[in-house]
Amino acid sequence: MADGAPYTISDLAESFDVTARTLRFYEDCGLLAPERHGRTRLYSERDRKRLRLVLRGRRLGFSLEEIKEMLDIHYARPGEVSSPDVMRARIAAHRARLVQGREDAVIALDWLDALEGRLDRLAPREARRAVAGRMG
Amino acid sequence: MADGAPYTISDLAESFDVTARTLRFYEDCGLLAPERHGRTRLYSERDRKRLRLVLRGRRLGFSLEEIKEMLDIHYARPGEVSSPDVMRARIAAHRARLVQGREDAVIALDWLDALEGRLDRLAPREARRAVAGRMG
DNA sequence: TGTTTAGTTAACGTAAACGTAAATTTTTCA
DNA sequence: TGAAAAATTTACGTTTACGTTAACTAAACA
Repeated sequence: MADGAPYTISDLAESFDVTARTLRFYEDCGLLAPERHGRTRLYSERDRKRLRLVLRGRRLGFSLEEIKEMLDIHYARPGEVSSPDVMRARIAAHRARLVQGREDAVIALDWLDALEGRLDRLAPREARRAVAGRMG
Repeated sequence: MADGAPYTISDLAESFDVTARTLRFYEDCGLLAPERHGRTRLYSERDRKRLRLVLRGRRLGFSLEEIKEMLDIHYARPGEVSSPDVMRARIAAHRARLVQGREDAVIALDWLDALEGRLDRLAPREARRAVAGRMG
């Protein structure tokens, strides 16, 4: 009881727009660890949350290994906190990368704005809304 | 005249913390196109700027091909603006990705903060400043 | 009860982004 | 000018993150 609907591999794959292969691969990497009914994988809400974190990390440009590292810290039990100083250093590195990424993104967005503006001047947009009227 | 100091490949490699191989590879990809003095590559300020953009794109998680696409738009001459609608669509896609990345980064930073806080509670930091005194 | 329809493991394939080694100029500088 | 240092091309190797069969099993359904 109180399980909250387990997902099949294709359920999860579809809802996150990844392939089943990807989910199995993430399992090989230690990123996911779904239960099994016989051989068949059954994904819980917890697995969904982990997957969400994994995909976010991926979008942020972290490697799967880095993502695993972060998840390992995130899900570490009190007794399992080995070498916290190393972990703190890694967290600091991750943070630095994220901050750098945000700065880069701001600049890149401005750049894209300028780019689009230039495009508009060089090749003005069609007035799509005005097709029906005039000129007829 | 008015050239402004050309850089050798190792100059540029060192100042951007990449290898010479990387610069040659970027050239193969069409991302850079330095002049040649005989066979030797000579990088200008313009090349420096392009490289800066390339590396920023890389940090943002764009593929070299996507980066090339953006640079091609950026450096397109008026006459060369082919299919501006396609370009606008690509720019929109790039922008969407950057915006998504920023949102993810904000969440991830909060997450890292929480993670570090938890680490601090589970394994308090050493009081580094107090080494010299006491206990002696 | 046969046959689609998922799901599984195992294994090889691949694209991107370089690394690395070899063999060959080119440049520099004592 | 001649040897060491730096640059070049060519080409094969490597890692990451999956894609793609293949061969098999379990489940569901007409």
